[in-house]
Amino acid sequence: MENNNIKILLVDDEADILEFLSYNLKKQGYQIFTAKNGKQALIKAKEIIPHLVLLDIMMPEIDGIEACEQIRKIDTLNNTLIAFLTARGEDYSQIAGFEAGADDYISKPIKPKVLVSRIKALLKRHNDYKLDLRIDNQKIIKNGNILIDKNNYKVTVNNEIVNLTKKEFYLLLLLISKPEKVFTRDEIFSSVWGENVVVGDRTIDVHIKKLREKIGDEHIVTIKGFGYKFV
Amino acid sequence: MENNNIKILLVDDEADILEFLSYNLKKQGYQIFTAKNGKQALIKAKEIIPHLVLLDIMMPEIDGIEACEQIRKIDTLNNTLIAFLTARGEDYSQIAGFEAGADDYISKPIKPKVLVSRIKALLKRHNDYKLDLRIDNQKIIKNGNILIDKNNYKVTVNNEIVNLTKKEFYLLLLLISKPEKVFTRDEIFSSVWGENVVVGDRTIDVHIKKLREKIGDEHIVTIKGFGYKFV
DNA sequence: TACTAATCTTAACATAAAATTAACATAGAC
DNA sequence: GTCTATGTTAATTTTATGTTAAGATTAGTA
Repeated sequence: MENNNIKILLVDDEADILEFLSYNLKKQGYQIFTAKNGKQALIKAKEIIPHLVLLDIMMPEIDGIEACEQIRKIDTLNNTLIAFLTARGEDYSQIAGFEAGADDYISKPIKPKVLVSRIKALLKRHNDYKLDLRIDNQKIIKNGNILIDKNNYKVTVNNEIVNLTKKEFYLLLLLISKPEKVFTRDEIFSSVWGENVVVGDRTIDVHIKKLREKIGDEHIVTIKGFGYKFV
Repeated sequence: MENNNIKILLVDDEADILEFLSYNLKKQGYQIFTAKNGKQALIKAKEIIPHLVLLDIMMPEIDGIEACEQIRKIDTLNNTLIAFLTARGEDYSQIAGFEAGADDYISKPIKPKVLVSRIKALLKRHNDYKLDLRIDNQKIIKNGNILIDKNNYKVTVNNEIVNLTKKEFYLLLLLISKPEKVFTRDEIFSSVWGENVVVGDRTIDVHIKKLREKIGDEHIVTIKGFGYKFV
């Protein structure tokens, strides 16, 4: 997934910290927005619907914890991740606002490398979750002559190992997760490619073709005008 | 994982607290070890390789924070969890503690039930793919023409001694611990390098290359897009 | 403590595999 | 039959991994 489709909202009352974070994250290709207090943060968050909000705890007026709680109440921001920035010396009782609905905390002084890797990990976790790599704890899926081992990313057809590429693997995983359900192209895109990836029209078809070659034509049926299903 | 395979090292300078914690945790079936200061803690930790270290912050000589930092430097203890015990009012140190690489903090006064549930939650994170140097105390591992002697980091391939560096050694140990299992880069990082270490993208590849040179290309297979496995 | 050697990490670049695109073909709905 | 959605293919771009050597770090030793 390209970073430049990822929106991050930075909230801190100190301009130089905003500057510092902005600089390091823009370098990674993220789209950066800023707010200098909780109130502003709420307004901006509603407007831009960021993927991630980095929230300083200590701020005048509405503090980080409260801002977090408010953000959690807005349902267009359901999918937004929230991470706190905390400084050494701040009372932990505030940070305990982890329970306010934050997904991570990052402590100052912030090292750019650590920051970036934490953010990547956060976003990745979020994405994997959607792909149901983590929630669905069924690690081995069997359907007819097809067997998928999620632990090893291994697919077997009639007991013969078939090597699938990443996209093929996730595509198959999606279709097989609900046999007989017709998945629209949009659903496939958002699940396998992610919400904010734009690829051409024929991309899915090409992958479907490769998948059919590898696992057998009969399993993937085209419902013209609607999508594909696994049988 | 059965509780009686779990080793916990308790570190506190007050004997009665050690006693109290010991009693409650032994009741849960954990294997309990104790140390009464930071120095002793380090020695014992190296020796027993506990799953979890419960560390008091305030201690004479080496304090909890420092002990934590030192433990984090020992690579056999990469997968050891560290939790701080803190008295109310010592809030500042909790922040510092997280920075030092702690996984949790538990504040005094300690209620047995809370303690136990926190510990259970912590240990849950300990995924089973992780290399567990503690449970698998088999000192010599053999797989095909490869023989590993955990005592001295020495590996024999076709009866010829091969010297591996520590990183190479742990990497091999991880991969060989589950032949045919595909280990993702994330899994490798968190197991060999530890959660709190950030290294660049190419680091794993370099180590894989060196390992392949030393033990033979055929044993480590790249599954592009997913990870590596040992065969 | 400072020196030395070993190990680890980084960064730049190379390569192979995978993903995407674009041009064109085909089949089914109307 | 025409139109549109999908199929097919090969060329192209992008990405993940491989490789190398230099620089940084660490551990061992004087």
